[in-house]
Amino acid sequence: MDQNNSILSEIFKGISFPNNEIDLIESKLETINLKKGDTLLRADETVLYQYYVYKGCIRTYYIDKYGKEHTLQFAINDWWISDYTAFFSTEKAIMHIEVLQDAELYRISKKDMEILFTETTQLETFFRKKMEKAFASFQKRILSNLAASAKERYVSFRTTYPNIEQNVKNYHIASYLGITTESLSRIRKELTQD
Amino acid sequence: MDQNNSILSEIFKGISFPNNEIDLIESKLETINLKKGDTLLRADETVLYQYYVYKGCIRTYYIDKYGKEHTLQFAINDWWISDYTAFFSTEKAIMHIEVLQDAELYRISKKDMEILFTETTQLETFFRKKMEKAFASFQKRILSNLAASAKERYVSFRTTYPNIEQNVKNYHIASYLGITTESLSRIRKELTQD
DNA sequence: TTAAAAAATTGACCTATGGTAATAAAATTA
DNA sequence: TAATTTTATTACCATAGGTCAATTTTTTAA
Repeated sequence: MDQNNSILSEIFKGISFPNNEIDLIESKLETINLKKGDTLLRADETVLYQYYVYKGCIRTYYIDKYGKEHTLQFAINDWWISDYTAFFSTEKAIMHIEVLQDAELYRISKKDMEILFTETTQLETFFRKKMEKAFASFQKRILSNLAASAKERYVSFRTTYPNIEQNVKNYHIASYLGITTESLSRIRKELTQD
Repeated sequence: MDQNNSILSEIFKGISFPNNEIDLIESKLETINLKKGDTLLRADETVLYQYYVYKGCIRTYYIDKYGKEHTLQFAINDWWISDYTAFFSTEKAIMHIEVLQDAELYRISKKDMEILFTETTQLETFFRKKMEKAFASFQKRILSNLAASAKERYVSFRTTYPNIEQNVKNYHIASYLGITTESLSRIRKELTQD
């Protein structure tokens, strides 16, 4: 198939694959359609896939010993998502993955990724660079949690992810920022008063 | 050179390189010896290298707008360290890197890494996997900051990194945990009373 | 389009951790 | 080993953000 007509040109933007590889890669990608509220993964499950978000909004969250939810990541169009700690190891999932807005995803299995990596170095480079970017954004998140107040983190979240805020509930954002929904509400009030 | 006598067998444990590659890789690694208190990198500098810690103890920290330090990572034997956000991009460093115990390091430049990646896929795979592990540990750190109390985080730090605690000051640990040195002191007192 | 459910806001009060300052202990260095 | 500097501890008070409970607003579904 011609790559120009293929989802590959969206997912792996910037890479042009030899024709013989395109069909192989496409054969490893599986489409999934999910509805708002659906669960993609639960803690304790085995994590076989990572997911490319073509449409919709997804979040990964952790449930602590008190039953409290903590949002690790949101994903919208053109993001990859999974419980990577489990996906990269042989551990079971610790995260839950939930659909916040009707979603169209492509999934690829760990096994197939390894096969593809041996076929085409470009793909391994692509995912290595994705990982570097994700690592960098986690680093910024850690520093922001250490150095910034709740209010500052919220303002920064809004400017960094304006497209996410529209898709999610305030209590999702609060659980991402590490504060309660009541605190977020007070912060929002202060901000409108400024 | 025979890989068995080479630092390569330590740094890239588990990979056996073809003989013709060993000299090439070694030619890209540079030894650096530093004293306690030395600075390896300052914010605003260009980050050309990543560093393999063969001996000693290193930390990366961020200085916020109030002048307060926040430790992002410690590194001891067999860890790689850099300001990765800058190293992987074209941005200037936001981190400082400081030597906490006399250190023997090997550094490799970004440019040389790219050259080596085109020579040998094994190296790219090695660094991709390193990055996956580092990403996973940052994920755990974020969740721990969201879900655990200062006391829990300290206890967890001690059990996860028993070899680091010996090498660093309490205020380094406090700034890693996101608390003041006074709070850490109170927590330590409580723990001895238990 | 209305009823029911879910989400957000607000107020009163509470708690974990921060700030300051003084002292003690430990580590350097002379 | 004595002197000096650095680090850690402690006490007292301050505050950001949490908890609980009531209410309002928004969303969803009948």
